[in-house]
Amino acid sequence: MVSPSKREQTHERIVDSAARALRREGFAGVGVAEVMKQAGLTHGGFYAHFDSREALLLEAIQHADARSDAMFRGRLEAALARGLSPLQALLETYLCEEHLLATEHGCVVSALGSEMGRQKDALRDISRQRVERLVRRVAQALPPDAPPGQALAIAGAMVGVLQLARVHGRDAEGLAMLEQARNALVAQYAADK
Amino acid sequence: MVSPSKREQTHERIVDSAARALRREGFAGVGVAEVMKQAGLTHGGFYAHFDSREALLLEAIQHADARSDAMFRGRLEAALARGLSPLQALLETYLCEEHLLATEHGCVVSALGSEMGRQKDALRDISRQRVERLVRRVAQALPPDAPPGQALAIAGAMVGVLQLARVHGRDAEGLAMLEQARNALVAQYAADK
Amino acid sequence: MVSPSKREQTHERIVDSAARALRREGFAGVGVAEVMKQAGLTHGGFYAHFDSREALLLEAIQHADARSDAMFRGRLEAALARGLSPLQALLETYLCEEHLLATEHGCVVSALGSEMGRQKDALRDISRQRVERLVRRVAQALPPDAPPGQALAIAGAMVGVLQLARVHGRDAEGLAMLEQARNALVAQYAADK
Amino acid sequence: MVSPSKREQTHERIVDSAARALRREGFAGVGVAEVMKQAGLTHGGFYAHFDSREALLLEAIQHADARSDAMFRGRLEAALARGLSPLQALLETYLCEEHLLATEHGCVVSALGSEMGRQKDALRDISRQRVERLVRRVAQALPPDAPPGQALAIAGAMVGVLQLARVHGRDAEGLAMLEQARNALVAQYAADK
DNA sequence: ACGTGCGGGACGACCCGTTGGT
DNA sequence: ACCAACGGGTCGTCCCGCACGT
Repeated sequence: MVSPSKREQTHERIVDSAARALRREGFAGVGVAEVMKQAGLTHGGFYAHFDSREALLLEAIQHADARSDAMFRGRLEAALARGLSPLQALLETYLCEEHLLATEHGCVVSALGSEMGRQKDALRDISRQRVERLVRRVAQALPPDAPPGQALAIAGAMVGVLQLARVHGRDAEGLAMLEQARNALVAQYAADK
Repeated sequence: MVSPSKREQTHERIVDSAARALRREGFAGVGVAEVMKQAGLTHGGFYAHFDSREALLLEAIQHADARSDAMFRGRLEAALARGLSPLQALLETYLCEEHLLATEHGCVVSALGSEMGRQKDALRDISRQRVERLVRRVAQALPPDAPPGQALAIAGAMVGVLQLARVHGRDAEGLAMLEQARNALVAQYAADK
Repeated sequence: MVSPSKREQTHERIVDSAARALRREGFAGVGVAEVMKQAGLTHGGFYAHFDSREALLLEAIQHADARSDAMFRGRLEAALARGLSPLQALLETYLCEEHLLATEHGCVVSALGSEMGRQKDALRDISRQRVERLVRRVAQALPPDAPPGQALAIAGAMVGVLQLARVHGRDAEGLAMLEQARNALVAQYAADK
Repeated sequence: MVSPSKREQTHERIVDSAARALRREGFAGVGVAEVMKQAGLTHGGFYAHFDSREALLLEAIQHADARSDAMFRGRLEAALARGLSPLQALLETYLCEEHLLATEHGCVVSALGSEMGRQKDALRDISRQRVERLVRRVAQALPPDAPPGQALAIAGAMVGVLQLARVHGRDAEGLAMLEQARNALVAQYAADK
């Protein structure tokens, strides 16, 4: 891999800053000035890197998804190495304490689910792709003969449980809820084989 | 019930307008001016009814939840009258075409799930209560001996599946996804008795 | 005439402020904040009066033209009362010291001539109408059998001479130039009858 | 003349680009970045050639005037060779279709007349000189015994008529107006000998 | 009382002229 | 001559308050 130019490094820093703000604050929370500040820059140079705020958001969503997906894949392999079934590994990796706490590094869909459907076309298209990827990951962890809506149902459960737990708080109570729901899902889906 | 004063009627109209905008556009989409306009008023008089925009949002969330809950209870009874099991009735009532399409009249949690955790204290407290009510409704449809996290898991699935389907679109494709996932959930949870 | 409402008075003040800034500074010199400041307001309330900066400019051009036209008509009648021919009265009224100095109260076309052709459609349409009115005023001062392009030629001369004199300065030198050119125009056009 | 260094060639390209943008878009339309782009460069190197944007504008005005003057001289000679009187040749050369259409290659004064008086000192000084040159050219086409303001009056008419026609449009209608006014001017000034 | 008319102040995205480091 | 970044400015939107009708 060639060493990235300074421009590319900066571009990456901005996108990364936006990707974190996006999951932490939602679409409306991503302001050009604040993102640049978090990247160690002033707002002046922004439009040398992006055509518009929306263009930044497009990249930020993809970046966030790529990053969190890579992280999940790593943890998934570790879980599988411990002897868990694919689905149990997925559920335990997704519905874990860290994911509850560090929204800004986690799954984009769980962080933006209810907002994605309201964005305009380009952002919705990207969002749709991120949802599809998530469902695909779940489908890969299911036996081939699983009923058609099973992957979507489980993906929905993962996203929804995480959101509901986050509403309750990033404290002990929220964590307890998360664990109970995770265990119930594991018992329901991963134990009957 | 005494006939409401004119002031109370107006108050109600404003809250109702806000409750719909809230689910249609999200927290950031509820603007004072637009809400008042939809209520047939000018935005000047807003602060005669509410201390702040946030106070409106608090009422709007409760109002929205009360309304959609009443609606769901009505439909649930109808479904039970058709002989469905409580859980199947709940799933079919919640994950239906109408709920996918008319976000502005549906469940607050499914419309705001990923945003609720980011609001400040007062709004989070209300949100938490709305989540608890949703989970309670699910628990009521479960057998008493269901495992502890079961209700939360199913509530999460309902919320999540609806969100994911909405991202995909309020068209035939999104509807098809919703139906498949609903059927999978029914098969998983409601058929094993 | 009914007494104008407070809103209308304010609206008028803003338009008048813009109309003066427009002729003093040109299209690019009309900033929303500055115009509001000159009208004794802050820029926050601007969009309660106008849909956009361009909407203000449209009104400002018409306002400026109406005002300066009224002024010219008054002076013209005074000049005619002194026994001058219509054309001579027009030339002396238009190409006078006051008009050289107080651009912000004078003819819009002379103040914006070279910029008008560059504006976008709505502003160009208004500008076109203001040009037509100016030419019509000149035509009214000409004998009915004047050649077709005569009015436009004289209107152009009036506008152009004023602009050239303004470039030279609002001092004695510019004024001297203005007078010489005016006399030449009077001798050429108004004396041969 | 020695062959210009590469640096001088680049300088020239920038100035030429600016000179065209200046007449096409006006003072406010000349942006450093766009000018450099049109010259095939990046905007970073601009300040190696000019102290400031204003310094560029100073050169651009002179450049534009020199270029258009050279062009007019050429066409004038051709017109004189066809037997026209000096003044008629001037009017027909200046008030022609090409000049109406291709503002960016034409007379600076007609393109910037109403803006010139608003620029700050250095730019106004240059503008003044360009106006003087234009008036001088007209004076050269007049008989020596012409009244003192005659040249300025005709120069003003030329500038003004062109501007008014441009406001009306670069279409058939604007062109027709231009021709009529030109003929009227020729009849008035150039036929009485 | 109840609502309106009118305005204030802050913040958003976006664009521009300008400057160091190479 | 370029690359990358800076800082200020503009238009437009939003939440909010004050004084007036009715």
